[in-house]
Amino acid sequence: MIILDYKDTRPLYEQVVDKLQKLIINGILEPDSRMPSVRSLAMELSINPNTIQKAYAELERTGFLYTIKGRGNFVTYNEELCLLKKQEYLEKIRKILQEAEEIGVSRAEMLEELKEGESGND
Amino acid sequence: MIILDYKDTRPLYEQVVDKLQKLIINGILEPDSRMPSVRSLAMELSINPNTIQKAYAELERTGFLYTIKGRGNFVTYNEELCLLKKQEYLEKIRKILQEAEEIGVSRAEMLEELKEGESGND
DNA sequence: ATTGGTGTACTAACATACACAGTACACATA
DNA sequence: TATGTGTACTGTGTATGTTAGTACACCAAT
Repeated sequence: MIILDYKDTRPLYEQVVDKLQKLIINGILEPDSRMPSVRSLAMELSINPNTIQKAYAELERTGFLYTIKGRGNFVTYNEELCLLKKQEYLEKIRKILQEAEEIGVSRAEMLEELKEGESGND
Repeated sequence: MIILDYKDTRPLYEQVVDKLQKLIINGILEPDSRMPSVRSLAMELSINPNTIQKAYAELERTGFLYTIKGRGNFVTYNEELCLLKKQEYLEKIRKILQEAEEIGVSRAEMLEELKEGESGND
């Protein structure tokens, strides 16, 4: 379900959050479906249950999961949430473009990056 | 010369590195000109000299400064270095665009960010 | 009611990173 | 010699991330 990258400098729980978020947003984890239990996912990833717990708590806080005590964690697919998430990314992009411009990267060069990654999407 | 942002979550020395880098790349700090001493810049920013030392060491490691013991730190303007830095940023941009695409942000939306920041540059 | 799986809360320990404080020393220059 | 420079080092404190272990409340199946 998830592969952790130990070369990544970010904390493990953050990686878990990001990857699960992506799976939820893309509908791979379907709305109202049950997530693996804290203990089982921890086992699967060979990390501590506390770390998964932290990730789940964060996902619940941000609205991607809801919890029923004694039963498990479940997926909350939320259209508005996805839009919000998109906005966050657009904001990030705006920021990095701004940074790049300040050290003299031209708009044309940036545009190249956009075109390179093209994949006939909409 | 520099203003620190204490709301920024990044470490202070990293902020110092980034801002000085920018000043060097943009030629505001001229090649071979002398940087403020570790102690004086620390005083100016009201932070510990060790923190400035760490920033200077990093800038020397990456080639933006050179040091003469007993005399001070001096600016190394290097054309190739700037290109390298630009490449780093383009790589960052590529990565974030990739991330955004994975959660369903369209190329068109990304393009908007590019246009918004337009400023008649080259 | 008991059992087993669930989420949750808590403490303790450890490692790392960041920042500060203070000291010391070698070097260059006036 | 005196001053200002970079550099190195030892502490200290704080915050964060991760693991370990324990405990408890809840739910469902038996």
